[in-house]
Amino acid sequence: MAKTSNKKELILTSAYRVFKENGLEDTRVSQIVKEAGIAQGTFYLYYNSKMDVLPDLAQQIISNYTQYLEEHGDIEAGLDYNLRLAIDRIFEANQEDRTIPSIVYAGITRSGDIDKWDLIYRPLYDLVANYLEAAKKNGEIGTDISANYYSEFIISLIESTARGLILFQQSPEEIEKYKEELSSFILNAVYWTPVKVI
Amino acid sequence: MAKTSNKKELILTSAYRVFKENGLEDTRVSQIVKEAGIAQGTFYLYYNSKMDVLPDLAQQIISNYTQYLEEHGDIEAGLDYNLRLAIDRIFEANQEDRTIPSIVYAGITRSGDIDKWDLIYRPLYDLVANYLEAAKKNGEIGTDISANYYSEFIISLIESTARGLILFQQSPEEIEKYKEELSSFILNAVYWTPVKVI
Amino acid sequence: MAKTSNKKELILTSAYRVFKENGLEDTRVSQIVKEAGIAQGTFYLYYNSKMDVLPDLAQQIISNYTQYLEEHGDIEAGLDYNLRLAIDRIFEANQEDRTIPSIVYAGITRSGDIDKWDLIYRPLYDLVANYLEAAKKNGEIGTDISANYYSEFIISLIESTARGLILFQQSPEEIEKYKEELSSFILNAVYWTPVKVI
Amino acid sequence: MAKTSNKKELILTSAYRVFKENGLEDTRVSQIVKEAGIAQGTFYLYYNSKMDVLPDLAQQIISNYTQYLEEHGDIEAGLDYNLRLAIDRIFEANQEDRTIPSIVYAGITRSGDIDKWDLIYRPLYDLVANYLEAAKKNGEIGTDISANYYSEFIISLIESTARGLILFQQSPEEIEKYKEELSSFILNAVYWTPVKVI
DNA sequence: AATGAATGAGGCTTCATTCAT
DNA sequence: GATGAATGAAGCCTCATTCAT
Repeated sequence: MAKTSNKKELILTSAYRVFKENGLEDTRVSQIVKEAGIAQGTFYLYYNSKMDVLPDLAQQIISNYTQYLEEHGDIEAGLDYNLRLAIDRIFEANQEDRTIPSIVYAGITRSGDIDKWDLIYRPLYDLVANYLEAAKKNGEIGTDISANYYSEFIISLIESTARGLILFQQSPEEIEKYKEELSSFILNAVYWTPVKVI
Repeated sequence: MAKTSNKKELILTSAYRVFKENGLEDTRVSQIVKEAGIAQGTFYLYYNSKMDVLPDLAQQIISNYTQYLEEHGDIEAGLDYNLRLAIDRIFEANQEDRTIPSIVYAGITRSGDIDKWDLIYRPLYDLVANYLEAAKKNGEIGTDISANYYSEFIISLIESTARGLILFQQSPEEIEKYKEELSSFILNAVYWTPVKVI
Repeated sequence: MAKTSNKKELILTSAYRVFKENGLEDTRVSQIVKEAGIAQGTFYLYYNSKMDVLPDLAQQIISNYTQYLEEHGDIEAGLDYNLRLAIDRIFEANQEDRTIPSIVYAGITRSGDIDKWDLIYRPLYDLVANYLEAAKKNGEIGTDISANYYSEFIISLIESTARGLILFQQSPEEIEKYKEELSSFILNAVYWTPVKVI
Repeated sequence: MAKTSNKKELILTSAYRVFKENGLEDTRVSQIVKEAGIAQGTFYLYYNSKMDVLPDLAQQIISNYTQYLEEHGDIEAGLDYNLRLAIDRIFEANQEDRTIPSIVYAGITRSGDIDKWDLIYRPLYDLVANYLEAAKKNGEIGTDISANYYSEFIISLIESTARGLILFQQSPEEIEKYKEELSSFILNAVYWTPVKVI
């Protein structure tokens, strides 16, 4: 028991695969259900349209970032390390699945209630804000920066840059360069100075 | 002179209005031509699909930014002034027309050739890069920052923040606060210090 | 005793309500069962389709007429009195529930076997025929009229006139006028003359 | 020119045929367009649904009655003659096309505006009312009957009786008997007496 | 170049019906 | 008998696109 109807799970997994394969516009509900191995009508028991699953997918994607950073981040390792971790992860995810920006973008835009977005991004924002607070205490960064606002800026910037690189189809070398510059841009923004290891 | 087929102009104007009204997905070619007062078939003389007009609209939107900054910006007035000008303008435009992010996003994403994006954004990037270079010379900002990369980051960040505020439907006060923080974030990122007026 | 499956009762009551609310075409089995508070599958234990309940509803409706006339009619009171009773009742019912004509119409049309109609209407026809026979004996009406045929005509006429008034959405005054004229039309048809009270 | 788009005509003709063949419920738009030899989408240029064509068909049917009576009726021939003509015609039409009652019934019920019904039936009502007025002048019938109300009753009665006979699937003999009785019922209702031929 | 009636492919969605529990 | 999640057939209807005028 507690199966809690795994149909929704199936739909989500399948939808993600199909969206990734065909893009948002060219995805058909019929493909999603075929991949999921369920009946066409079953889809509509859980979602009203293919676009209706996007918020759920967006949540998964962003949650993955958060989860990754929670697992691999190390507050002791310094802000630059953790920032680089975030950049690498987000760039990598976008590289691997070029439809991520569209899913997240559309998922949020279409999500009727605004709270949904907050719900999706809040954990990630909080995580980054925590890093910033720790760095403040640590003396790594300026104490007058606003962790809440800056965490949003940082995430936004990483995401939009990652998206841009995909659109531009930059070379691996160029991507590496962007990472460097982006990292420095953000660290500058928070007055970062290398933590002194005594 | 340059009648340049005012039909295309009509389509563009009409499409913008309809997209703004109904959103990208729910816009129909039939609505665009109705608003434009032209025949259904005429549309296809100029564009292949409704999405095909998005790059042109995106170009208009971004060009407006550039144009505005060229007209109102003042390289003598210091980077902070010009930055604030850009922030104000972009925020305002997004506030007034909440469909701008989608148009630009989709316009660029769907634009077959990547060069199109560069074509659209290059003048704006260059403009900001010029400000940065001037500020470097001016001693306002650090000389080791890369104007080319940073200009992209700056524009991206302003745009994505503006979009976020719309989705969140923030209050005017909150928006003002965001502008302040965003401005400081960016100025920090370039090591900005107030220019000394002697 | 005779619990006779109160589920069927529930379905009938619910179906009537939903038909009345949404009309025959726009009624869904899912709505009926929801209103009835029973499971979707339960419906099919008693009826094969939503249309399948119509004959039962029609029977209820027509039975109500018969029952009312049996209770309130008075064979001593003269044909005109009882006729007026029938007109009032049928008009009133149609006024109150504008979907009656459709239910009866469709209920009968779709009722596979023709005998069903007879089954539904026979008691009412017989009742009216009895009135006519009594009036014949009474000298109220001509003796050469055929009670069987005329009773059908009378009921048909009252029902179709009632329906027409609903479609036309006549005013209460106009409805009253119709009743008068209809009454006189029918009484004429049977050569009615006021019964002489000595 | 002045083709005035014969597509609508095609749809109407085809729809009638298909409705007659399959009944209202079991008719598919796809069948109508196939019979009409037009594209599926073309149908929706003229009607919103299959039910949407019913008012137009109802109008045709009722107009046919009127037209027939105008052509074959003879005001000089006495009310009984013309009444019988109407009965014969309406019975015959219903016999030949058993879907007529449903078309007319549904066509009128669904016709959004009430005026439509009046528009459809008015000419027929007026025609019968004219017969009644002529008969009044002629001394054939009572002068105190209301031509307007009675004409509606007469048409209603003929139509509903014709419909009933179809549902009952009466034998030709029985139908003939009904005609006789119906005719006498109506003539009684108007106090008809044979016109004296001197 | 402009028109707009006509096209028709095909995705969407419903909803009656089933059946394992 | 009762349940209701799941089914999937199939009709609806849109809407981009065409093409004769």
